[in-house]
Amino acid sequence: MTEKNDFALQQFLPYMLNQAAEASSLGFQQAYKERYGMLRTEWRVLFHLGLYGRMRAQDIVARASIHKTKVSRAVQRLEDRRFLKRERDEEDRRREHLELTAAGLKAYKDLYAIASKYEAQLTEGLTAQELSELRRLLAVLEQNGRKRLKT
Amino acid sequence: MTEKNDFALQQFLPYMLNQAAEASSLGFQQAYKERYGMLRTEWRVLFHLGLYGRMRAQDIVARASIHKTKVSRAVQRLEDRRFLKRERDEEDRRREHLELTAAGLKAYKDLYAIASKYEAQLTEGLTAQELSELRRLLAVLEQNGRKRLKT
DNA sequence: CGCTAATAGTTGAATTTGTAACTAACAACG
DNA sequence: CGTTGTTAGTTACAAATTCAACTATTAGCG
Repeated sequence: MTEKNDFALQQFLPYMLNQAAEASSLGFQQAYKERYGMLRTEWRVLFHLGLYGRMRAQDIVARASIHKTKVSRAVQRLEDRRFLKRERDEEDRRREHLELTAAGLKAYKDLYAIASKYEAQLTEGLTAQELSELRRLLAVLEQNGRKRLKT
Repeated sequence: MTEKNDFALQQFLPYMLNQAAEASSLGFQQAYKERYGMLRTEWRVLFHLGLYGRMRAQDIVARASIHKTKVSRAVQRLEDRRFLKRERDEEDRRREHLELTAAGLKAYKDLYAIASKYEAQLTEGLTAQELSELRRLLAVLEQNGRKRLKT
């Protein structure tokens, strides 16, 4: 059955990336899930607001390439838990500005510290050079992936 | 709002990995989705059987770290489409052996060729050294992620 | 203005996934 | 053998995601 073995599943990058992404998210997922009952999109929105401050849903959509319905629902849930507040833009009433509340900022800082520590454990054994090389290569792949390749 | 900027979201590895994984899967996903109406777990199961031949669901679970309910459902769907057949193990009647049908093998070969070509496009601009380094680093991260780190 | 198109964000329904409980078959050990 | 535990795989139900359609508002342009 095994034919040309220049290609193995374990070497196929979309596969490897997914495995690595899934495995490396497990630990952090546990933190935001157990401590705050958050979903993946929710911590991401929280972090966007925590790191970059007040912005609109659309900004998050663009920056993170998350679909707008996911962002919409994440924002809703974060608002329900009083982690963020919305403010309608009076210049253009379609828009709304998002901002963390004190509670949201607190949660963000807590998770930030955890993420920081978690990242360190995750990369244990790798040198600074390896890490920056890794980040560079990942960015290239993401880039290449997004410019819609023909299959 | 932006505080210590030693940590940026775009540099957080679980985040980066996820972004890269998602982006780099887009093109291939389009292929298996449009051509065969498959889901992610389904092409994976198909590839496992195509590359390594007859095996049990449990083998796929172990090899790919996919949850058994996902495998169970993927196998069911692949069987419905006549891409694989099951055979009960008469030594131990709890087990069943999975094998691709001719149609399944054909689909596998087709997707294999696409994956191969797609991978090449995805990695355009990277040297062989960079690629093998990338693969090595991804494997390390996956390893580190799976040994349940404390958060 | 008044019509058509575009943008921001939401919602509902269908699909997919996750969790836990389940069935069936075998193993181990008294 | 018979009770208890384990393993393979499935299923039911809840939760999350996707996709398309929707509302509301603004923009463009005759």
